[in-house]
Amino acid sequence: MEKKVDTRSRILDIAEAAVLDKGFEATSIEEIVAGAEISRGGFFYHFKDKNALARAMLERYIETEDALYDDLFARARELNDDPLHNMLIGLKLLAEMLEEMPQGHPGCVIASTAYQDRLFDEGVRELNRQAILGWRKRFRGMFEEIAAVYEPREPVNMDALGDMVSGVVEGGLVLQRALREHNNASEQIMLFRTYLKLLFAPKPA
Amino acid sequence: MEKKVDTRSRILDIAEAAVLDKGFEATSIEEIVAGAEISRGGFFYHFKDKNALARAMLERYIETEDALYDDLFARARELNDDPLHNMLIGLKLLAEMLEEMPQGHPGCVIASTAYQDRLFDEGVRELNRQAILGWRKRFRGMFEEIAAVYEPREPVNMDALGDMVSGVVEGGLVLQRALREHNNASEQIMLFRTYLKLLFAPKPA
DNA sequence: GGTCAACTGGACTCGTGGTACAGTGGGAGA
DNA sequence: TCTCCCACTGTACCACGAGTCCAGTTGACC
Repeated sequence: MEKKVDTRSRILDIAEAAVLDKGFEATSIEEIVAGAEISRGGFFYHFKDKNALARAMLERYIETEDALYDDLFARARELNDDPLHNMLIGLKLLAEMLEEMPQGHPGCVIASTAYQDRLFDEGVRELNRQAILGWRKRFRGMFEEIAAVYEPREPVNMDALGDMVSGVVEGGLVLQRALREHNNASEQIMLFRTYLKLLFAPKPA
Repeated sequence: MEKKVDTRSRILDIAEAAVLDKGFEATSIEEIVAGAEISRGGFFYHFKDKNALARAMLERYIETEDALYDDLFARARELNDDPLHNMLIGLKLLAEMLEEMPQGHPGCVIASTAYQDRLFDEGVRELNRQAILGWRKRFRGMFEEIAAVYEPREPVNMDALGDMVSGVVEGGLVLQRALREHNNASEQIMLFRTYLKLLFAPKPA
C-alpha cells in the first residue's frame, strides 16, 4: 500500500520535472522508468497509457496551484483587511514566488496542455478547462468584492478581468520560456497590479 | 522554379493549418504529403527534416505577424495622429481581427513552439526569441511616444509594457484554446486597452 | 541530345507507445 | 505455515512515424 503510493508519485515527480523541462511529447516513457528505476511493465501497471499519466499530472498540478493561491491570499488577508490591498499584496507575493521558481510554475502545464491538446482525451481537456474556469470564478469573486468598495474607473467585464490573472501569468510564462529570461512573468504580474491600482483608485474628490 | 515555390509553400500551407489545429508533434509528415499530394521523398527534398519545416513555418509566421501589425497601426495612424489614440485604435482593430480568426492567430505558434522547444534546434528557438524581442521593441517605441505626450500616472517599465502586448495576446490565446471559447483573446486585449487609457489619462487639472 | 531541378516510390532502420502475459517476491490474513 | 494478492520484473511482440538511401522518371531549357 505504502509502496504503491510511493512508486506512483515518484513516477509523477519525475515526469513532472521532465515535462516542465521539455514538454510532454518529448518526454519518453523510457526515460521516466529509467529515472524512477522501474520497468516499463511497472509504469503501465500504474498508468494505462501516457494519457492517464497526463491526467494524473494535471490533477496534481491544479491541486498544487489552487493550494498555492489559497495560501497566498490567506497570507495577504492576514496582513490586511481591505479587499483591494489584499489583492495587491497577494499579487506581489505571487510575483515574488514566480521569481524564485524559474521554470516550475504550474501554469506551464496548462498552456502546454492547451497547445498539445490533440494528444489527450476529452477528460484531460475538460480538466484543463475546469481549472481555468475555477480561477476565473475565484478572481472574479475577489474583484467583485473590490468593486463593491472601490467603484471601477472604467467599466470592465468581471469574468474577463478574472481571466486576466490567469492570462497574464500564462502569457508571462510563455514569454519567459521563449525569451530565456527569468523575470518576465513576475514583471507582467506587477504591471497587472498597477492596472488594478489605477482601475480601482478612489475617484479624486 | 515556379513549381518549386508552389510545392514548398503548399506544404507550408497545409502544415500550418494542421499544426494550428492540433500541434506540431501531432501533425505527421504522412498527412502533410497526403494533403499536398506529393510523395514522402518529395517532402524531404524540400525540408531536410521536421525541424526545417518548423523553422520555415515560424519564419513565415513571424513575417505575417509583423506585416499584420504594420498594417494595423498604419490604418490606425490614418485615422488619427495622436500616439495614444493611434495605439488604442490599433488594439481595437487587433481585437476585432482576432474575433474573426478563431484559432488561426500566429501567436499560437510562438507559444506552442515555446512549450515544445526541445523538439527544435537552437536556430528555431532563437527565431522565436528574436520575434518577441522585435515586438517588445516595436511596442516599447510606441509607448515611449505616448509617454512623451501623456505622462504615465504610475511608473512602469517600458520594456515590460511592450512585452505585455505579446503577453496578453499569447495568454489570451492560451485561455481561448483551453476554454474552447472564442473571444477571450480579444477581450483580454480590450482590457489591456482600458489599462492604457487609465495609465496615460491626462491628470485631472 | 544532354543536363538539371523536382520530384516518385520503395526498402530499410530506429525509437517510442502500447499490448500481452508469464513469473516473482514479500507482506497480510486465515 | 499456507495462501493469496499486490506490485511489480522481464521479455517478446506489433504499429507507426521520423528519417535515410537511392534508383529511376519527367519536363524544362540550353
